Amino acid sequence: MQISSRFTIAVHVLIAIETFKNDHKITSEFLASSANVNPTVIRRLLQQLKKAEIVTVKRGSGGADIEKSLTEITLLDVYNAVEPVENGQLFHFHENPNELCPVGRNIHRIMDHRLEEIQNAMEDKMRRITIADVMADANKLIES
Amino acid sequence: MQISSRFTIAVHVLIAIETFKNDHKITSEFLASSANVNPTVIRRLLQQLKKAEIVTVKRGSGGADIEKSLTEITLLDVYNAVEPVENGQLFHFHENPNELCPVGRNIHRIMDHRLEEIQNAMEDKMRRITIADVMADANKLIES
DNA sequence: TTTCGTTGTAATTTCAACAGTCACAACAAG
DNA sequence: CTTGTTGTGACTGTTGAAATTACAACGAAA
Repeated sequence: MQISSRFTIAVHVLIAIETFKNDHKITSEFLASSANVNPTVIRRLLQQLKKAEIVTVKRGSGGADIEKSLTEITLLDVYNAVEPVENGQLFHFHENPNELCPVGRNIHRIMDHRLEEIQNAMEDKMRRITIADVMADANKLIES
Repeated sequence: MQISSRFTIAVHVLIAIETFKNDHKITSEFLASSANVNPTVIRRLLQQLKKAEIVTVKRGSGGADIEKSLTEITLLDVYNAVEPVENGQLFHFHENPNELCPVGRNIHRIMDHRLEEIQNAMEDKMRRITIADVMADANKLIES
């Protein structure tokens, strides 16, 4: 089970907006062409990023833009914006373990904090990487 | 998108085997009752754990057992055993980004090492937690 | 105010993976 | 040879991702 491609597409989109903001009008069509996905997918994604106050989208005339400084947007912000995971839990737990069994009755108390630890390790790392960092790499690669 | 419940069920199963190994014959039926899932699900899971040399399963007479010391089984071992993720990649990438676009052409080079960093952070944490650690918590909770 | 390109969103479809279930041959041991 | 169990194929239901179609709402410029 993998984390959906919405996350990588979202980062792609942010990089593309930043890269082309002075040369192109940033429409869903344009972004869709860069990522090679359907424009509607991009529009929905932009809505999610907009709700998270990461981008602005102009209706009618069209065009998307990044709303805040790239150093203030972490990968975790993007991840949380586009991955609508239930309760924010990375791990799916089996429902209704047997309450009559000592293991089944306690399995949540046994495992929950461990799962949290693991998820936190991942989220901490994501919090430490900003779009500015990623953009710096992008600039180096695109120039050359 | 969440990581499938096979992982939490697998840990549940290992805890249950260890807890009841002296008092019950550990059949798929028995484990299924504790986790409250179908016995066939347990059997298939045990096959995956067996391939990873984490458990042994006796055919015919029946019964599952843990093959190695609990301190030598990490959560990462269990995770890798039961999560058949393609290439072991946690993040799903959108296929075929546009090669004619400077961003599309470079997006993998831009992001891959960041995604690896994040995945490594998670896996490192999983590697540091053993079934023995989890079992210690289980014993405390079950006794009381 | 009409036109035009775009966004926002609903509806539908396709597809893959998870998970549940049934069925039964293969097997081990008494 | 009987019994209980495993190993596995086959089928089903369900869920979510992603693609696609369609169109009303909208903004700006002609």
